[in-house]
Amino acid sequence: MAAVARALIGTTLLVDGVGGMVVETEAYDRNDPASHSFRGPTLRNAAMFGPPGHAYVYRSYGIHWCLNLVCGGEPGAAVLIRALDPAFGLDAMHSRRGGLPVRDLCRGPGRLCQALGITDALNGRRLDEAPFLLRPRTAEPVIAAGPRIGISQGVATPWRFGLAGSRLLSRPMRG
DNA sequence: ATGACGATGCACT
DNA sequence: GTGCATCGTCATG
Repeated sequence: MAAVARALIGTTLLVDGVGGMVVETEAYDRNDPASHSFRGPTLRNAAMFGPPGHAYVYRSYGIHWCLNLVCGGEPGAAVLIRALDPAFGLDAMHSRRGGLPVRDLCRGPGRLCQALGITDALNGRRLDEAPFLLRPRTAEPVIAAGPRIGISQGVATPWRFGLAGSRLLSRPMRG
């Protein structure tokens, strides 16, 4: 749901105390050909059809992990977390990802999962319990929207959201 | 049983 | 900008 994806920009996401402010998200739902839930429930996407407020973690390109937050309302809706502003646990992030510039630690869905230590072990887990911690935003951010990244269907749906002007996005915002 | 294809990231030109 | 690693998942036969 796009409203949830927007609402998550500016919130803070931590896993075992490591993380930062969410600066980029994408929305997916069941009526969306780009969504893993489009073809109905399967073993992989089961968490998307489970209760809201849980994590959906999937493997991307056989290599990376990606984190989604499952939404309420119609089943099969979730928000992909695409980038964070690294702020807490920078030592842990660097030990997992190497001595990169801070701005590169969480810029991209696979990168942020590596930096935060997110794997399929967290698939289906509640987001309101350890190791997760979600902290509400303290100010109303200016949000830019545009087409989602890396999909071949549903390209016209502008369900990518980012903190306007941020240099921490996985790619510059367009649209 | 098998093949096509990724909600990506990195190295390289 | 381009090429490609790498393997689970799903659709098809």
